[in-house]
Amino acid sequence: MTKERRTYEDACGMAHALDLLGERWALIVLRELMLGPKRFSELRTDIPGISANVLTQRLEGLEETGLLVRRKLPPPSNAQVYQLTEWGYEVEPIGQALGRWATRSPLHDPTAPISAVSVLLSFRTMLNAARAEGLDARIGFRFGAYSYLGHLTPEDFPIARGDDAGADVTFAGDPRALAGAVYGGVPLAALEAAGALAVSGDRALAERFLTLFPLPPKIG
Amino acid sequence: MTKERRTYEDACGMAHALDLLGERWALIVLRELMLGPKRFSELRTDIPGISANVLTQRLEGLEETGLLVRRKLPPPSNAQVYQLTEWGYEVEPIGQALGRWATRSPLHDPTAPISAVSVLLSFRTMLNAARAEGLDARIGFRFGAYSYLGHLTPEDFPIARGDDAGADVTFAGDPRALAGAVYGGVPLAALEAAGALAVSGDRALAERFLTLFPLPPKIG
DNA sequence: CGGCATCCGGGAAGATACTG
DNA sequence: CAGTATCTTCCCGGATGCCG
Repeated sequence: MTKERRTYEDACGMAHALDLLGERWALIVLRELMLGPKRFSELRTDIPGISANVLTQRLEGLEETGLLVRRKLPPPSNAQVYQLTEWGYEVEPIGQALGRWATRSPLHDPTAPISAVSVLLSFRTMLNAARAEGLDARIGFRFGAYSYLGHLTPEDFPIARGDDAGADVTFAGDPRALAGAVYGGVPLAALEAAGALAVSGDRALAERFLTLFPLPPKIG
Repeated sequence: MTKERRTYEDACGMAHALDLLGERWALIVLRELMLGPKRFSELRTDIPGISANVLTQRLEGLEETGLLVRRKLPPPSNAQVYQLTEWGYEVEPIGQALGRWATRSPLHDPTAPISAVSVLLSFRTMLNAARAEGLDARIGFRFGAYSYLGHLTPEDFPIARGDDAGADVTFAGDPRALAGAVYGGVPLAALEAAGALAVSGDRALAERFLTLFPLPPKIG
């Protein structure tokens, strides 16, 4: 009955990390929970390509190893959500190292679909302290049903789910469009004209925001 | 004929990294090449558990994506070796992030088998600058047929294959024993008595060396 | 609808044997 | 020594269905 998982049986820390989160989709699931708990159906829609079957297995496995917990929200919502443990949140630097490295790949396709969480996490990863010199701003984001609020300083950019009321500037629309503006150099005006992105609040701040996240050079 | 690899089709950098090196054994293979080229049979014996079949596939895949190259050594050896590209070597920070994170796991078994390269890489990962204050030493290692020489300073600890002639101190024996001395607190004298490890050169330096690599605290 | 369990097909991984 | 060939096993992905 006890299904023994396949392990590397290697004392190397890296190998053990792969034992814990090397299965397909595991890191993607953790990524989607990195900015706050989500329910099963949210994970399904935010992770295109994963099957309900596999998502169930991953959530079970990640719960067993202590990377996340199921939590029952208080009434009236009563919904069950999956929430990272503190240790689970500490996976973020790994994702950042992976992301930093992989964006240098010539095979990387930045125009592929991207989730709201991915874009926001990429900001935390790529924030350039020098370019953000002197900044202290609240940045709001609205992607469909999700609202996020971030506190931007040169040193850090913590982001959490929450109302964007009180934000100095808010971006609303499609994560892909925001990624295009920040990383693809697509002019804000074009995205607004196309209805893919809406900006409200301090427009100069918005324009500056788009320049804060330089990508590392491609290899070659 | 063109075998299309299974991808996440996700613009997220982390997801693309998993496309490139998320397959089973891929990171382990890169790890074993991280301190210098190796031949097929060396990889097979240094990676217990991998089958020749899978090793061939991984080497092919990693070559296709530009992480390693096959190189023919000049006569008279004439042997073929696999060598990381510059981009391949840049995977090391990812392995370090994974290793640092996973050693905090309660499930991590530090007594499992460990390869020579893993132990040496762990030193680079865990080196504590404060504890190495003022050090500038050559550390030699001999594990079976492999010889490595490292240049230890508080800032860094580059290690490469090479003769340990000129080392201030040399450890020779079993990687597992060395790991036990550094991370398990096993007394050097006990390991020497058991014939698992031999130390030659500056003994005080050897004793100090063992204290330079503190492990992060376990979770809980 | 959310959260599974179940069944099935395809493909990757594992073990062993074999070849130049 | 450096792989290839073959066979089996297991995991992944998709579909369906159950049950609160």
